[in-house]
Amino acid sequence: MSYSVVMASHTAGETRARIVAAADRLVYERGFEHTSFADVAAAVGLSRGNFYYHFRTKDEILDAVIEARLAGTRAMLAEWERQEPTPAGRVRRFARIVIANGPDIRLYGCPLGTLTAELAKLRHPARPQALALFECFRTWLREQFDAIGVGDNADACAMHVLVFSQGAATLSNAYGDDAMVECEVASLESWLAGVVHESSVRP
Amino acid sequence: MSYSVVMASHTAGETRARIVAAADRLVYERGFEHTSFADVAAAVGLSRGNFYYHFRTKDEILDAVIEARLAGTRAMLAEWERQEPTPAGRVRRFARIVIANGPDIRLYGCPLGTLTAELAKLRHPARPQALALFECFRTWLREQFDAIGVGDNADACAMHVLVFSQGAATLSNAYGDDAMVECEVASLESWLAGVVHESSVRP
DNA sequence: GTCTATATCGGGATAGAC
DNA sequence: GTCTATCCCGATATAGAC
Repeated sequence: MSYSVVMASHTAGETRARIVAAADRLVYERGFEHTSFADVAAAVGLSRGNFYYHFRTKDEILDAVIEARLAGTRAMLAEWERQEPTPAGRVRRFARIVIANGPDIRLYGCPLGTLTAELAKLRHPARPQALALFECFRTWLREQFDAIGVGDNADACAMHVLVFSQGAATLSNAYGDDAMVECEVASLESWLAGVVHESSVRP
Repeated sequence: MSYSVVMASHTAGETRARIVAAADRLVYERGFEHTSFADVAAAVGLSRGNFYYHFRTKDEILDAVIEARLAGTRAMLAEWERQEPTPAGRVRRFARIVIANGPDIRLYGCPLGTLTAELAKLRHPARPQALALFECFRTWLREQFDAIGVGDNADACAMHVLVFSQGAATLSNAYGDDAMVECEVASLESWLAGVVHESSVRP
């Protein structure tokens, strides 16, 4: 019931959002364990003491980061559906992330794959939530392959595309080799063209 | 010039080897940063103080672990060459690691891929040495594709197999799904059969 | 809501006795 | 070569003033 809230330079929600955005980036660049409270606080321009007003534990930040990534992913996929009319075009759009986000991926790998791998080694309780992020892409890809008309193979096709993207990101990160990534994307696109063709010629 | 050395219950070299073996396993299971001196010392049954007699810094242990993995990898590849007479058979053997080492990979991912990804995020000085481990596989695969007779595509084929293996390992680790892994291995094997066939029908 | 100060803990690394 | 004891630092987390 306090009117002064609207006059504050930053509301709690705004500060929280800035913290999550900074933590998201730092967790991506340095990994979850290697990111400290001090790092995040410094990135937002906050003292460590005040930090605990917004997040009590490190795991709480991780939960918030994963939730933010989920929301961001859903928004991105919805945007792609708007921009790409055909299901094959949407799958291609996904396959090309590894090119579009090339600079980041070369330095830090895939945000999803590297987080999942780290949480697995830590046997961290938030693993299921990171997996939900994977599921978000898998389900969306499966829907596209359903629309293409691959029948029972929709999920296998979706997983195949995910395997490609994770492998390409890992090797892009290891070697920093643009040419290889483009070669692999081309290979997946020709596979996709074959899948689309096979589906369209069926009765 | 001391004769007593040969009478010691453990020589320095033996103890060192046991430390490296324990560190190798722990780095794989928990990640490099999450593995402490105390963890390794406890695994070998050594006090932390004595530990520093063998390794002065954590990075020295990492170097030793990577070197041990290099030696192990070379021995494994040589063994495969002995057991598999054809180059295609050798590539298949590589592709099936993700099945043969299924239990470990589901829990901890690919030892090579996860280490490389972690060192990239840490911007660790040992990154080039981890990359040499990747190169070891890449070169060996390229030699097999050269023998198959794919001409200028040998390196691209080698990278394609590496991309597959890294992607399959990442998703095996994320989902713990055996069926998906076998499906992906089958997909790569049919790709490989196509490559072999195309090469053999050329003049 | 933001700050400073502080408690507490774990890990890397060293010194020196045996 | 192995041990115990210790130093030092960074990180999580808390208390309490403003």
